Amino acid sequence: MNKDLVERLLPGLTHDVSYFEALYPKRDLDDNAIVTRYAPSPTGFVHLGNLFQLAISRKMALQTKGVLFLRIEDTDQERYVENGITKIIEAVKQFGFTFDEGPINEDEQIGKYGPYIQSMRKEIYQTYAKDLLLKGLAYPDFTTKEELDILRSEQEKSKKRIGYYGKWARSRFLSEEEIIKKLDEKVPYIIRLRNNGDFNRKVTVIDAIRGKLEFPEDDIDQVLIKNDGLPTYHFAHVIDDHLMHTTHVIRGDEWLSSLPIHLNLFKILGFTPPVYAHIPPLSKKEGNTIRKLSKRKDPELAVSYYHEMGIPNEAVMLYLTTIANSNFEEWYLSHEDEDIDNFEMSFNKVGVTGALFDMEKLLNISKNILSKITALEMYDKTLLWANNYDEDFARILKENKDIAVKTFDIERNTEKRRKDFAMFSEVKNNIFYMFDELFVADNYEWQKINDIEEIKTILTTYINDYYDTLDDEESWFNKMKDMCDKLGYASNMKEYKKNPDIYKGSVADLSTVIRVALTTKAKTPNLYDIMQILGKDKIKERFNRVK
RNA sequence: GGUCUAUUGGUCAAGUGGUUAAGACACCACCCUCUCAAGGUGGUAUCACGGGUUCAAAUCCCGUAUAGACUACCA
Repeated sequence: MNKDLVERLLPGLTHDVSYFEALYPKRDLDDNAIVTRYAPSPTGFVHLGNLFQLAISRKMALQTKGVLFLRIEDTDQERYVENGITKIIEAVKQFGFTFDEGPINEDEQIGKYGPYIQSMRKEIYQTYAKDLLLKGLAYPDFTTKEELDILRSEQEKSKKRIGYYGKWARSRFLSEEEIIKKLDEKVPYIIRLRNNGDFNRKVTVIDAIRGKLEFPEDDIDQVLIKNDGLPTYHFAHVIDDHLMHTTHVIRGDEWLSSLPIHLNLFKILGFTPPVYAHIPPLSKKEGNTIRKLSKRKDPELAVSYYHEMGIPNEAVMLYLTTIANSNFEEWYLSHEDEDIDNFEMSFNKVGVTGALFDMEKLLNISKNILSKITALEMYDKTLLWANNYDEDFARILKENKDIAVKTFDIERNTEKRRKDFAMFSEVKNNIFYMFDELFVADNYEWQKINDIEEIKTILTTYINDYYDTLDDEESWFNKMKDMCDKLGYASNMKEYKKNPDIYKGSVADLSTVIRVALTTKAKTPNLYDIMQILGKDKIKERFNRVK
């Protein structure tokens, strides 16, 4: 196409393609080093799927001494959210993700292959588009959206394949005079690719996750530059990942069907395409249908949900790694004390189907993680959570640190650790009775023995004749048994099971009375420990409150 | 409609032509036990369907069904 006309189409460009090629030289890395990217729109929203992708990307880059960079894809201005970039960086940081290059906040960026914000790269994209224009591989299109709608319905009616291609791509045939005329009339335009692909030919690609794939060649005259001068995703992706020397594009599999477009663009521009790895979406079962997790319907998709529920970030990461690599879980179980960075991740172990999000499993993982930390860490983390979501509980925790830590320590340092917390949000409900302020002498969960006179007899006898703060656990339990014998309960469980009828109940029933009197709950951690923490005065006081 | 991809227990899944079809979560039972949690032992349950190829098929091929993605001047 005529040079002056091209200048009119894309004015004000001072460099040519070779300038940018020289500006971004090949990276100085090992041959097998993986250079990959996280490329969100600046919506400020990070969801589980993003994290899933990020977990794989970060790991692969780390493992090969490669690079993970952040690139903001803001070519659609409607998606912009204020401070979106910072929000994304912060959200991702909570899960331990940082980037080697890219924006570090709204205004600053690090790295030699920038700018890493697409709207700041307008000139670059236009320069490449201009080059294509000059070579006759692109052309301006003045068609309006309404006209495109008409085109589409015509194609639908005559059962033709839908799209702007071949003879349907009318603007392809515009003469230079016609273009000049439109330009003089200030008709808005876009730049399209002049595609000579053949839909009947096949292209094959090797996807790192899915293996060999076959598609028809792309023959659509894709939009390269939109009316606002910014590129489409397709064009920006190809230019950016070429200039930033991305070796692996790891992205959601909704992009799979755009692969022929991208491959075609790489070919036309004379670039070497990267390796593609398309990861499956996270889905959810709703009734009998399975669907992709959606931002609108599923609160658990937003990473902020986990923060709010108090599910530790490590648990989320561990769960995601478990679904990312099918052999990870086995590895993890046999290398419990090892750093999970030592696990070798591979693309071909990433499932292709798309996992159903399994909250139960996540909570199980979380439970295990929380059982391994110390009581003090448990206290700190719970407090941190409460500071954000339950101020009242946070204050109580601070005022009763000693009790709280001791409570968290119950059966924690044994070889069979207690595993009863999966989320910080459930802590309060589980141990409220340890704090006077939260204890309410109401809703006693009496079990077998529920006669109030009998209950009072047991409590009085116990506190007057048996309880001694100085007892160790063994003598504490022996006394419990002694009391059983005195009051007509079975002190030996096996004995009791053989002849339940000759006793009023067993030592289990008797200790349940004490348990419920102290906590109102029928199910608690080790009763001896609870009593040691409460101390004699509180025990007495709570016994007295039983009515 | 077109293009592409997928389908192993309730869930995540191993599996690459010959296996009693691993393992984890969940569930059930029993054991341990002062309740619960944990732990131990055991258990229920899976190759979407129909044809082929082969001595032999979860595995290869072809159909069917179902699901998902894409089919924008969104990404």
